[in-house]
Amino acid sequence: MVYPEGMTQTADPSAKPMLSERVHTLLQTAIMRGEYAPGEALKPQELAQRHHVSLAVVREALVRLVGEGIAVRLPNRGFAVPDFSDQRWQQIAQARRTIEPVMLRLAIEHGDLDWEARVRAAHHRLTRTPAYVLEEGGYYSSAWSEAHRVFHRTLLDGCGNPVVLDMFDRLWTAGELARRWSAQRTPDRDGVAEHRRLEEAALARDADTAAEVLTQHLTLTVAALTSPPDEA
Amino acid sequence: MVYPEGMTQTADPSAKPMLSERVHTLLQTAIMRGEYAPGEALKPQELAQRHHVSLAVVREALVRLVGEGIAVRLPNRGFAVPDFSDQRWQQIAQARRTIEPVMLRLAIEHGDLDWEARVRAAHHRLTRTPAYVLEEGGYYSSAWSEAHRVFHRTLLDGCGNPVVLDMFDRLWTAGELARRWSAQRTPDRDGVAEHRRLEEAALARDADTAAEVLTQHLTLTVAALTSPPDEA
DNA sequence: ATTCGCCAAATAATCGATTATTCGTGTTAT
DNA sequence: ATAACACGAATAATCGATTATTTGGCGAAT
Repeated sequence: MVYPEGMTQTADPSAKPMLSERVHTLLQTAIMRGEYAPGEALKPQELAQRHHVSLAVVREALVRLVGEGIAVRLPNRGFAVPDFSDQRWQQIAQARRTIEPVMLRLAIEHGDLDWEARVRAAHHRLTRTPAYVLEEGGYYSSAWSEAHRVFHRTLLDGCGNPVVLDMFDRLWTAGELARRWSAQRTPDRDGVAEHRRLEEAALARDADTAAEVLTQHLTLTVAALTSPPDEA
Repeated sequence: MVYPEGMTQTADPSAKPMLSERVHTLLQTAIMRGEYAPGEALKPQELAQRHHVSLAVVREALVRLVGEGIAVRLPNRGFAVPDFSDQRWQQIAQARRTIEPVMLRLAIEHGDLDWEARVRAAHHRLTRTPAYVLEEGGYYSSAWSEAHRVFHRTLLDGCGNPVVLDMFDRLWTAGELARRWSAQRTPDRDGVAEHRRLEEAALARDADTAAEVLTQHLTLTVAALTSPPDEA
C-alpha cells in the first residue's frame, strides 16, 4: 500500500537543528561581524573545543562557509577568512551595479500588491531605524544594516525568481564583508533621499527612473570609498 | 626573523588532490551526466564503499555539492539530487535572460585584444565540433556542450570581473542540469547563426546589437522547450 | 477496515582516534 | 654567512565506530 503523497512529511519547523547547522550560523555571524581579520586562519581544533563539538561538525560548517564565499580553503593548510582586498570590493560593487538595476526592472514588471505593501513596510522600517549607535564604534548599527538589506532585498523580490534573489543574497553578503575590511572608514552616507526615490519609482512602476536611481545609489556608495565623505 | 612575503609558498600545482576533492568531482560529473534521477537519494554509505573512502569524505563532497546547487540536503534525511521542475528551468532561463545581456555589455566595454582572440578561437572550435553523436542518445555531444559553454563563457569573461563570471558559471551549471531533466526532449536547435552574430557584434564592440542577439538567443532556447522544434 | 502506537532495521549525524602533510627549528655542508 | 637537509611538533585529512533519528512493519484499539 502506498500512502498519499506528502503523508510521510513530518516537516517540523521547530525541530532542533543539527550541530553543524548551529556551528555554521555561529561562524557566519562571527565572520560577518568582523571578529576574524582577513587572512586569519579558522582553526578546526580551537573552534571544536570552544563550542564543545567534534572536528567533523566544524569541518562541515567550514566547507559550507567556503561554498558561500565567506571563507577560503587552502588545501592541506586549512581554512581562513578571505582577505578581501579593495580590488575585491570594487569587483563586487561593479557586479551589483551591473545586475541589480535589471533585477529591479524585473521586479517592477512582475511585482504584485503584496510586494508593494512589503516595499512600503521595509522603507518605513528603514527610515525609522537609527543608522548609528555610539556603542558600536563608527559603523552603522546592526539594526540599520539589517533594515537596509531588507529594503533592497524586498525591492528586488517582487520578481519572484528565487534564482535571481539568491544571486542578490550572495552579492550582498560578500559586499558587506568586503566593505567592512577594504576601507579604512566606512562611507558616511546612508542615501536617505535615494531610498525614498527608489521606493516611489518602484511603486509607480517607473522602471527607467528606478533603475537609474539604483545605479546612482550603487555608484555613489562605491565612489564614497575613495573620496572623503562629504555628504551626510 | 621574518621571511620575505610569498617565500613560504610552495604552491605545487601538480600535487595530488585530496580525497574529498576527487570524490566531489566524481559526483559532480555523475550528476551532470544524468546518472542520478531528480529526487534520487545520494547515499553516503553506498558511495563510500563504491569509491573505497570513508563516510567523512563523501559527506564533505556532498556538502560542497549542496553549496553549488546541484544537490539538496534534507536534514536528518540525507542528501539527494534536486528535482529540477520545469518551473525551475524557467526561472534559471529568466535569470540568464535578465543578467547575461548586461554582463555582455560589460565585457564588450572592458575586453582587450587577448579577449578578442579568445572569442574567435572559442567560436571556431564551436563551429567545428559536431553537435550530435549517434552513440549519445539524442543529446548534444559532450564535446559540443563543452565548446558551447566555453564560447558563452569566453564572451562574458572580457569583463574581467570574477564575481560576475562566477554567477555565470553557477547559472550555466544549474541550467544544464535543469534542461536535462525538465523537458521530455532537448530542443533541437544549436543557434549556429546566432553564435556567429554574437561573435561579430562583440568583436565590433556593438554592445546594443550583441545584447539584443543574446537576449533573442536565450529566449528562443527556452521557447523551444514548450513548442515543437521547427528550426534546425 | 482503519488508525494509532510501538519496535526493529536502516540511515544520518557525530565522535574519538589514526594517518598524512606542513611548519618551524636546529644542524651541517658549502 | 648562507643554503640545503633532517627531524619533531603542530595541524589537516581521513578513518572506524558510536549515537541519534527516521523509516517501515506489526499488532492492538477503535
